[in-house]
Amino acid sequence: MNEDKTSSIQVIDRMAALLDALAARENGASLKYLGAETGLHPSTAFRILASLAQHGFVARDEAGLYLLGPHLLQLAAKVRVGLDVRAVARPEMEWLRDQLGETVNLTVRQGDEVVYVERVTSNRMMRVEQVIGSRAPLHVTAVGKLMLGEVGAAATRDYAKRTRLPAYTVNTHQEIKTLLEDIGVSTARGYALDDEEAELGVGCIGALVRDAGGAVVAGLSVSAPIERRKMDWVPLVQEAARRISMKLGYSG
Amino acid sequence: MNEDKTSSIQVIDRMAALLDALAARENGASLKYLGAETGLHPSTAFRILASLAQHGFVARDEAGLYLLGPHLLQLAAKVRVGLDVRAVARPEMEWLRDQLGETVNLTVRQGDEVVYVERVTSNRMMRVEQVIGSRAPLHVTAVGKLMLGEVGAAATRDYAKRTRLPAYTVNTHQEIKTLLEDIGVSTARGYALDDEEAELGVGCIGALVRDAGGAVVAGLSVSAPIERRKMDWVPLVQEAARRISMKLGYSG
DNA sequence: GTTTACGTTTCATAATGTGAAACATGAACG
DNA sequence: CGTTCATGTTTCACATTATGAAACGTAAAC
Repeated sequence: MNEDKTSSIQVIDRMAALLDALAARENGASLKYLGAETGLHPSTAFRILASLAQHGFVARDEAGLYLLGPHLLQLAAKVRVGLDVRAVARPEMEWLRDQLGETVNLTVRQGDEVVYVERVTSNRMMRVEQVIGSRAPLHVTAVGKLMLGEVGAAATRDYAKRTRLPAYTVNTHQEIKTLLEDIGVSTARGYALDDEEAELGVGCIGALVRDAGGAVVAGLSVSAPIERRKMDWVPLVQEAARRISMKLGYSG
Repeated sequence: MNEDKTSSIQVIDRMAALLDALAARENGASLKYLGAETGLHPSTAFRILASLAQHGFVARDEAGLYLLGPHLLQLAAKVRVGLDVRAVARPEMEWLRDQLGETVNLTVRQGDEVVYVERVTSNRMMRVEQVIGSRAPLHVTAVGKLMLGEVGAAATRDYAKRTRLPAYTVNTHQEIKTLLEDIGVSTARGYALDDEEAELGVGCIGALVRDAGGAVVAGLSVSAPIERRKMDWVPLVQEAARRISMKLGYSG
C-alpha cells in the first residue's frame, strides 16, 4: 500500500504468505496444507520453510508440523514504537474502555497510514473493532488527521498529492481544502473526530499520545457505532491520552 | 544447527541478516548502515527492505530510517508455546528469583534443543545468564533431560543417535546408558540437575511446566555459579513450576 | 553554483529459485 | 507379507528472478 508494487521480491512475498498461513494455525500445519494455502509447489514451500527454520522464523514440532518460530519473539521484542507504548498504554485504555463501554484503539503512524497496534474491547456484542495490524489511511481517521496536523500543511499537501485522498465513504475528505480545515480545527482543540469517513456507520474520537521529547508516538481513539458516540467522551479520551503521555515521560 | 545448510535460500539469509541488524538498532538505521552491516550492495539492500516493508516486517520513520515493523508483533503473538507461557510464568519466575537471588530461566523444547524464551535476572553482578533465544542441546541441561524423560527411552536413544551426544564439558553425558540413568532418577524425583554439563562452573536445577492437558510446555530452571547452588532450592523451583502449571490449567 | 553523500531507479545478465520428477518413508489395506 | 497411497525430501535442467553497477534524483554543505 505504501510501497511500490515493483519493489516486490518474489521469495519475500512467498515467505510472508507462508508465515501468515502459519499464524492462522497455532497448533501447527503440514507442508501439504501450507502448500495448498499459499499456492506453492510442495518442493518450493519445503525449501523456503527449511530456510526460515534455519533462522528461527519457523519451527517444527515432533510430528513434523511447522510452527512460527522463536526468532519472531526476539525480533518483536525489538520493535520500537508499538510494543513499548502498548505496554504503557494498556491500563489507561482499559480504564477508558470501562468509562465509555466502547472499544479503545492505539495506533501508530507508518508512512501514509495508521496501523492498529493495540486494542481493548468492550463487552457489547455489537462493537467496532479493528484487527491489530490493520491499516487505514491518515485522512480518514481521527488520529490520522491529528498526525497530519503535527507535520503541517505542506507535508499534508504532499500526502494528498501522493495518495490522491481516496474516498472510503461519501463523507471522506477528498479535497485538500476541507481536509486542512478539519485538521486545523482538530489540532487547535486537541481532539479529532471520524464522522463516518472511513466506514459508514462508524464514529470515532481520537487524541494524540506524546513521548518525553514531545513527539507524537501514537494515537488513542475510541470507536463506536455512530449513533452511540457521545461528545461527552472527549475529555475522557483526552485524559487517557494525557496519562499515557505522562507515563511515557511527556511533561506537557 | 538443526537444519541442513544446503537448504539455504540466499534472499532469506539476506533478509534475516537485515532484520537482525535492525534488531540491534531500535532507534532506526539508514540504508547505508544496513548495507555495510550486512555486506549487501545498497541497491540490493534497498530492494529487500522495500519488499519487507510491504509486508510490515520493516517500517520507516519520518527521517527515512528503517525500523523493525509491526507485522513482527502480530506474528509473535501467534507463536504458540513461548509467548503465552512467558506471560503466565513471569510473576512466578520473579517470585522464585526473589527467593533464591539467582537467575531464573524459562525454556521450551524445539527439536533436539531447548530454547531460552524468558528470563528474570538476579541483582548480582556475577550471575549465569542465557540470552533469550539461545539454544542448548537437551542432554546437557536439567530441563532438557526431564523433557527427554517425558518422551521415553526409545525416543531418547533416537536423540542420542541423531546428535551423538556432543560433549560440552568433561561432565557431559556421552553415553546413552548414563544419560538414561540420570533421566530416570530425575523424572522419578520430579527435578533435574545440570552439574557443570553444559558449561564448567555452572549449576542448574530444573523442573517441568505442564498445560491443561498435562503436556509439557516449558521448563523452568534456576542457574547459578556451581558453588552458590543449594539443594534447598529444589522445593522452591518445583513450587514455582507447579504454580505456573496450575495457571496454565494443569490439574495435576 | 558546485560538490558530496545518500537514496532510488534502470538495465543487462549471471545466478538463483523453481517445479517436475525421482526417491524415501511410513501407514493403511488386502 | 507385499502393495498401494500419501506425504515429505532430494535432485536437476533451465526459465525466471535477483543482482550489482551505473545512471539519476535530492538535499545539504561549502
